[in-house]
Amino acid sequence: MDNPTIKEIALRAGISKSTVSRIISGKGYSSPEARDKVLGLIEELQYKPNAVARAMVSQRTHNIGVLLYRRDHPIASHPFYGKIVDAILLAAAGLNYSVFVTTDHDMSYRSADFMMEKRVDGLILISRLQQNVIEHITKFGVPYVMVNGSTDVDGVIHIVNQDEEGGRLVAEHLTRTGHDRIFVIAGPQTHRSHNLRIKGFLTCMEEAGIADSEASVRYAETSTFAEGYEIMSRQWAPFRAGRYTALFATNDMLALGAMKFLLEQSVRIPEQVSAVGFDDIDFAAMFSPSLTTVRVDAGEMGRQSVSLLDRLIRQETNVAHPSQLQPRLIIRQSTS
Amino acid sequence: MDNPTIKEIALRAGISKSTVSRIISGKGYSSPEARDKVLGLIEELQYKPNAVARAMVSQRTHNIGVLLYRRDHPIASHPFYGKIVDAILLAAAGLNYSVFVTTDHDMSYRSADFMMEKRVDGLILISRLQQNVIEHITKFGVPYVMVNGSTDVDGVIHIVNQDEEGGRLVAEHLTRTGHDRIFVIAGPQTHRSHNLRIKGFLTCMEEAGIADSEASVRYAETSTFAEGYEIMSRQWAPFRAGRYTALFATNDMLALGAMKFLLEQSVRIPEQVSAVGFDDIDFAAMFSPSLTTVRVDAGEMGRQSVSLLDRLIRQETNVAHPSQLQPRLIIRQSTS
DNA sequence: TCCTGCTGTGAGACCGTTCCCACATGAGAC
DNA sequence: GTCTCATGTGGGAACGGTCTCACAGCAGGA
Repeated sequence: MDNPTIKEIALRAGISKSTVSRIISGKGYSSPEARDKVLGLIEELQYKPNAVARAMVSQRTHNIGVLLYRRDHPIASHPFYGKIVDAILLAAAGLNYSVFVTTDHDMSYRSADFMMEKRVDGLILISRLQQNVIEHITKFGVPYVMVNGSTDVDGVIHIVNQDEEGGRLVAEHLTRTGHDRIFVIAGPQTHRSHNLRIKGFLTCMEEAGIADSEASVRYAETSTFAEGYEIMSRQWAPFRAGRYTALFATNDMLALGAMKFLLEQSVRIPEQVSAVGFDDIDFAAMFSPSLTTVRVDAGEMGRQSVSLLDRLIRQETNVAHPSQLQPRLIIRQSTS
Repeated sequence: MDNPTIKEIALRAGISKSTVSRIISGKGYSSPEARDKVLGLIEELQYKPNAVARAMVSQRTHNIGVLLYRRDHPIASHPFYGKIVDAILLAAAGLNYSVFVTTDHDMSYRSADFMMEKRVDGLILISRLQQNVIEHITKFGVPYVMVNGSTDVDGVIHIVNQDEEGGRLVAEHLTRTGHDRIFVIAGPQTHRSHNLRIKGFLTCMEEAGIADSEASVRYAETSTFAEGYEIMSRQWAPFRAGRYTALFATNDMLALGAMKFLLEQSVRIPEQVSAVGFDDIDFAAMFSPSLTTVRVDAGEMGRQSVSLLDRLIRQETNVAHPSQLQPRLIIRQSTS
């Protein structure tokens, strides 16, 4: 019933475990006869190398950990971060890594320590992260990369989108289609991406000579659908009065929440109000009307993070910092 | 730079590693002086027990694997399965398990073998799974539970929703609100849940004396948004002619896809057509109009799967098979 | 003939824990 | 004064692999 070991195979084949090990790993000399016998036994006994034992001696687990910090709500199922996780899973499997996924609400050391004990080869940190948690991780010398984070620790490999550029794309698109009275919902400014998206947008607006837009920015506490809905409902009066012809939110969830409120008030989108989001989560295309947005390549983020982490783990010397990802405007039904 | 070991601590404290081990594990005798010294060193050196070494001797890794098979598309970000995964992550952390997440498109042994090598303590299998993969896993004697699967292997612990009952709830709701010409989109019938949902629905309709509904069922190849949209577009002629007053799809994604097409044809929902889905994914409530649906408690599925697997791992003898989860009708804007 | 080098093999240390067992000390019971 | 028993400690095997090293046989060149 017990899983067969290398010793068991050696015993049955009448040779030493050294030879069996050599045959399995494929390095070193071995005779064809020994090889045949061992390979046959492996098949027969359904031998699987014990990764734990292997990790013990090689000091490499071939595991990586994904740490996802979210104060608000669950996370693997998050429409944007979930896609990153998916891409990580796929890319990691391709490089023969197994992936521990951890989500943490408390933003504590606990999950990090968990990973340290498991001796993961490396860590991928997603989203906002407390400064001290990063320092804590650094102390243990485990290689890590950050994805879409907010910290500016020097020398950290950090995969991000060109969010400022994305903000500009939105401003250009809206001004080009004749909008100058734009209502803006800005997600938490402590988060790098929300901050830069607004910055890029406002800068571009200013350059276009539409300066009073600053006054129309509402700052959200969270970046959720509910918050978007709520903010829009409180802002309904000026909207009804025709004060604004367009809406921009710094992520799709906020935008969709706001749109839902408008649709419930029988506002026609895009005829009366245009709407633009950011991220291009799956729902953006599914919503009715589908949402014009800026695509952030979550898949590429995931793939790059794994590939860079792998090179860090393998101690490659010249691991270049990745260039920021190029955002792309996706025009759909919600703007005209 | 290297991580300190128990040996290192023993050396510095001037005692044997046996004593250190005893102090750390808290079992066996130890003097207060030794304890103080060791605890101090643990703090000072930031000692973390090496889980790999511990797993080696204890034959327990405190890891569980989540295997997610999906032919179509990525999965952690799937609006329904992602929620299950989230709940698993949370529940597992509470019981001090780390979680390997694997998604597999090929439906091969590969991912399963991956887990066998890592010597996970147990496995959670989600969604459809090839019969032979299950047999493969069984051979290795690793405890596992299935969540929302389709296989009827005897004795397997299988956590599912009362899908047939859910189908009845939909039929009751629609007939009660005066609908008898209902168009039905049925997801892949190889999947247990889609099959039972339809069965419950049709049985209930028949009991209500509305027999011809069989003719209005369209079977989908996949259960995606795109498929729902596509099927509805091909069915547009009878709809426009007023042939149907309601729509039921066996999951939310299909329903939303179909709804989007209808909305694009300026069909008013629910005034002209009512729509009902199944699952209650987050997006169902966000869509405009929000979707009436049957809630499947994904969180509870995740929690139960971890709790049951834990008991299996700990070799508890009386692990009762779980009772099927109770579905709940959630009435929203899409029905009247 | 001796030396060198290639092929094939096995013994045993090692990775960082846990745990069993042996042993030492001192107190209390007889 | 010996015999328990509770308390505290250390030595060393074991977990399942990898890897270094020693060594044996045999070929070919000097």
